[in-house]
Amino acid sequence: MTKSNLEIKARGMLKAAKLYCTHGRIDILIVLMRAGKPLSQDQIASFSGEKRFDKVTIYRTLESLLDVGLVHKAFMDKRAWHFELADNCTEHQCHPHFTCISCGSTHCLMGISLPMAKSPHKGFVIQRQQVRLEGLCPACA
Amino acid sequence: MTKSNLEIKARGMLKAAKLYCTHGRIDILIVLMRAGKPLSQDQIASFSGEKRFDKVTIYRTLESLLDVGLVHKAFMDKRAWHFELADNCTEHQCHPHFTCISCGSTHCLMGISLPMAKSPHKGFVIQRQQVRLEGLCPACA
DNA sequence: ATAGATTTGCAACTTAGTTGCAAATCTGAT
DNA sequence: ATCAGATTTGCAACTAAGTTGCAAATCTAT
Repeated sequence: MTKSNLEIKARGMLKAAKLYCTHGRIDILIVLMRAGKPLSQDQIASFSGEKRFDKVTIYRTLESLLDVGLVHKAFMDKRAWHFELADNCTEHQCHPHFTCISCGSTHCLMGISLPMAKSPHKGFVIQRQQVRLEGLCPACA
Repeated sequence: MTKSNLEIKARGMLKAAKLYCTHGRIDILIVLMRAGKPLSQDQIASFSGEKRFDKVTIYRTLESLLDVGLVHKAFMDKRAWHFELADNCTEHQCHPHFTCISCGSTHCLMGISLPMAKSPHKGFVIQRQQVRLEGLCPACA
């Protein structure tokens, strides 16, 4: 998809969410759409176009996107949260994330979904389930 | 179990793992056995007995226990790793951890185990699977 | 174009976890 | 019991992710 198509899409998402269409939000949404996988603040900053945003701005932008459900916190790696677009997620479960123990890369495994856990303990109400996998990626296996 | 019984058990675990039986390691193993759930460095420090250990010592002690497989990194909460004894774990999967979105408490759900994911993507070798659950605990439901 | 609401950038801060090194502790052999 | 050599501990200083307050810049609807 071309840059302007992505921008139109980003503007649409923001409009629908009733958020101001600021350069920061549009830019970050485009970076996340392009990446197709979770990114840290640091990675988002380095993938951003001409204009670089302050890290505070990036964190606050991500927070506003989280608030309206456009973005998820996918997982933490090396003490840094990684964020991704919230499409491809059901209400109760996102796709599993796979991290290679050899090269450290992380991938989204879109095709999988495990059955939801059923609590055998009275009183626990399970609302969301998150699965992380570890092993060897195709390049390292 | 009495303190001295736990100490004997801790010493046995360390002997078997060929680690020096230092006060720090014994103390931390006892704290983790007593807790029966994952604890952060901070929590371990506050549960330790008379002698308080430096946080560096606690981190290094945990690392040595991780190396020999006596302890697992269970999950991260509020940017802090939580560690737990590695019993009750199979080679490929630990029990799921449940965090209450209302009160923030975390529990180990021992009775559950999900089937291991099967990768539909050629080349990914899945070695370990980790499940986190979110919802309401009995006290908050 | 403009007013009022929202967002941005900066500087300073918080806190989990790490590193280097000298002093303290542990082990097995004597 | 003690001693030497190997390992662990504590301290101080550091790294880096994420946060906070506030004034300046940007956005939206009119």
